[in-house]
Amino acid sequence: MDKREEKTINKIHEAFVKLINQRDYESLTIQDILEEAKISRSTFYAHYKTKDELLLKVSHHIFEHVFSKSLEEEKSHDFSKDTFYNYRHLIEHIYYHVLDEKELFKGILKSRGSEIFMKEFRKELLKVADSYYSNYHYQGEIPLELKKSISVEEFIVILNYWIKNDFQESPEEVADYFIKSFIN
Amino acid sequence: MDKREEKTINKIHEAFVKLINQRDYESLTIQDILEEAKISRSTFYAHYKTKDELLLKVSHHIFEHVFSKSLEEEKSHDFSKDTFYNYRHLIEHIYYHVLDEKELFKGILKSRGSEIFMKEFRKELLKVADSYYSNYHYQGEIPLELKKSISVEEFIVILNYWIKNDFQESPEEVADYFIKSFIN
DNA sequence: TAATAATCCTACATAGTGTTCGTTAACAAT
DNA sequence: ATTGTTAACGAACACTATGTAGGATTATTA
Repeated sequence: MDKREEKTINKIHEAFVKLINQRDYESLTIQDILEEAKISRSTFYAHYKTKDELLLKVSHHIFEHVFSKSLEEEKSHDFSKDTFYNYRHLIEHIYYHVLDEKELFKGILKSRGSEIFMKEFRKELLKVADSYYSNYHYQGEIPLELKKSISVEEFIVILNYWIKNDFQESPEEVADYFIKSFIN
Repeated sequence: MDKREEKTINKIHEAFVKLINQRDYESLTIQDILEEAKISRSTFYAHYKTKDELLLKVSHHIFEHVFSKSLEEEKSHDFSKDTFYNYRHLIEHIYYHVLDEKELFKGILKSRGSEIFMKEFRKELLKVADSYYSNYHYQGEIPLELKKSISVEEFIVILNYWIKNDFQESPEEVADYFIKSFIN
């Protein structure tokens, strides 16, 4: 990739991340991003069709860090034994990576108009839930699909609680909350 | 209230509800509402400062129907006995009222930019959770505040599942899902 | 019927979007 | 070092939506 291209994309991403911690995604204009990144209008449109496309790309970039690694690591483990133990650690792992990007998650989750981010986030979390249920034979009274969605939302509510508490708890503690609300 | 005023407010509400079932709240413009409701620009602004204010008022109007009645009814019951039984019925009651407004809930919950609605909806559901825990002595391992938020989100996930299934289940069945994921 | 007040219509300023195109400057490859 | 390529710039433009203002018109109330 051309050095100039790389530079502009970085500039745009950095400006975006900075601004999302100051105002809502919704109220953020492309105009604002241009000024913050100090690039020209046509340059932006050379890389992104819309503001949403930018958010989507930034989201994927974050999720690569938060999910890909953890899922790969856990795949090498023997999931058939100690299913629960491993799942707990996977969840903890993810919360741990979220902590690395805490400012961004804080900014986006509080923000209006972040449905694109949340939709992708849910997709990734659903993959995690899938990986659990592909090893654990589920026979609860609620449909499996619903059970999975519930666990995804539980992860998110706990994350919101964590953010609200300004990340006072450790990843272990919040993973504990998750597991307790998950089994109980 | 002046008859004319009442008429315009109805026209606006009706147009809004109709449009929200066709496109996302976010992409909906005031312009669109004016055309659909067949009113003039200045008339709209005589009643609402912004599109968000309109959504807020429409939301409150719906919640009056969905919540107020059910909460009042349940208040007259003796909550100290059969706490669980009563709670189950309260939840069922709410799902039942949601069914009355199914098209609107479907439209809004699927819609982008509906955070205002969801925020208010969560507030109302939290009141319901509060009413439960004010009678039931909670002593779980998760903080009570978090436990309440989890139950609110559970209600919403189940609602989304219900919508996705085009309301095939009965309110009894979905209330059952809620209770099962709530205690389990 | 007269006073009141809501609606309408037109116009306007403002702000953001998305596109175009000629110019300038940085880069990669030889 | 030179040259062809291509990204970034910047200015201009059409377009769409917001929000405001004022006077004319019409419906309501008393």
